[in-house]
Amino acid sequence: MTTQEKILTKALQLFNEKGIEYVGMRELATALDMRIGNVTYYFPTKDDLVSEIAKGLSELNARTIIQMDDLTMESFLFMMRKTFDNHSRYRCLLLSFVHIIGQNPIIAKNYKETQKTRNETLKMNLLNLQKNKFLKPVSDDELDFLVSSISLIARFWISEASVSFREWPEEAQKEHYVGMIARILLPYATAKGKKEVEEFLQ
Amino acid sequence: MTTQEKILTKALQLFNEKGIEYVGMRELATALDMRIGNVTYYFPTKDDLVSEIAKGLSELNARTIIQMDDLTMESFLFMMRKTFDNHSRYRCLLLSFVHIIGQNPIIAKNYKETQKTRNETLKMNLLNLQKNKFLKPVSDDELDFLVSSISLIARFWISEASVSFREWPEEAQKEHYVGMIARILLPYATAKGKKEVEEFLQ
DNA sequence: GTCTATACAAGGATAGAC
DNA sequence: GTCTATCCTTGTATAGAC
Repeated sequence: MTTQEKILTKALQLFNEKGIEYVGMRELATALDMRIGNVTYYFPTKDDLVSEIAKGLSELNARTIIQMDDLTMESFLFMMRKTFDNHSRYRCLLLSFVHIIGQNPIIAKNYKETQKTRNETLKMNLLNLQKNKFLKPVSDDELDFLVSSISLIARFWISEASVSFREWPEEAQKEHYVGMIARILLPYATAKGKKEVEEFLQ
Repeated sequence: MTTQEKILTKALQLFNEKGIEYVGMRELATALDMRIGNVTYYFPTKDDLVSEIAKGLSELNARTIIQMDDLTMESFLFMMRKTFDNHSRYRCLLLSFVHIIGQNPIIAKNYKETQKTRNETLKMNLLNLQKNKFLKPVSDDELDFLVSSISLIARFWISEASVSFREWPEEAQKEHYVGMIARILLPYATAKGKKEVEEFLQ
C-alpha cells in the first residue's frame, strides 16, 4: 500500500466516523503516525483529499449503475440496493456534498454531470422495465416524475436516516428506503411487475 | 428593533446568502457595525445563534402545517407550498441541518420531536383527505409510505435544488417539488381528487 | 445592561530544511 | 519523500470601560 493509499483509506474511515468537517488534517496525520506536512505533500488541500475520495465513489457507482436490456423488476431493485451499499461506504460524502458543492465549483461541475448521466441511465432502465412488461406504458411526464423522485430518494436517504433513524441497524435503513422506491413504482407496474415488487417488499 | 433582533435578522440574511459555516462571527459583527464581543454577549456561541434561528423556523412551520378537518386536495397542496416558502426563508438551516444535528444533541432532540409531530399532522391530513373523498381508501402500509415519501421530499427539496437546479428561479424549483408530491398522491386519488391534482399541476 | 479590546486554541495552508 | 516552523483565520472566553 502506497503512502497515498494509506492516507486515503484512513481519511475515508475517519470522515465516515466523525464527518468530514470534524476531522482535522492534524488529527488525520496523527492517526497515520505521520506529520501534517507529509499529508499535505500528497494532498495539498483538504479539498484535494475529498475530491479524490469523491472520485472513488463515482467510479464505484459507475460500476454499479449500468444500463441493462434484460432488466427485471427484481434486478432493478437489487441494483438500487447495491447503490445504497456504495453510499454507505462513502457516507461522509453523501452527508456533506451539499456544502462541498456549495464551496467547490470543480467538484460541483463534476457532480452535476455525473448526476445527469446517472439519471439518463435510470430513465433507460425504466424504459427497459417497460419494454420487458414490468411497467405499464407511462407518459413522458410520468417517466420524468419516476426518475426525479427515485433519484431524490437515492441521493438523500442516508441524510434522513442519519437524523431520523440513527438508532436503526443500517440494513433496516436501506430496506426502508429501497422499499420506498419499490412503492413509488408499484402503481405503474404491470401484474407481473407488481408480483416481483411485492415479493421484494416481504 | 432590539440589538438581539438586529443580530438575528442580519445573521439569517448572511447565513442564507453564504451558508452558516461560511459566515464567521467577526464577519457578522462587521456587517452589523459592531464588535465581536457584543455579538457573543447576546449569543455566547454560534450554536446559540443557530438554535434561536431554528426556533424561528419551527414556530413558523407550526403556524403553517396544521390539521384541517375540511381539507381538500387543493388546500393540502397549497399548505405544502406554503411550507416550501418557509423553507426558503430559512434555507441556510435546511441546507445545514444534517451537520448541525450531527454535532448538537440539543438541536437534534428538538428536531426529531418536531419531525415526529409534523409527520403525525401529515398523516391526519391524509386521513382527512380520505374522509373527504379525495383519496381512495389506503392500507396502513400505503399511508406510511405516503407520509415518509412526502416528508422526505419536503425535507430535502431545497438541498437537491441548491445543487441540481441552482440556475432555476426559486418559484420553478418549488413548483417542481410540490408537483412531485402531487404526483405521489395521484395514483391514490379518487376521481374528484385526481381532478384537483391535475388542475394544480397545470 | 451594553459594548470594546484582547487573548487563546484549533484548523487549513505554505515555505523550506533535510 | 518526510518533517519542522510559521501564518492566517475562526470560534470562544474573559477582563473591564461606560
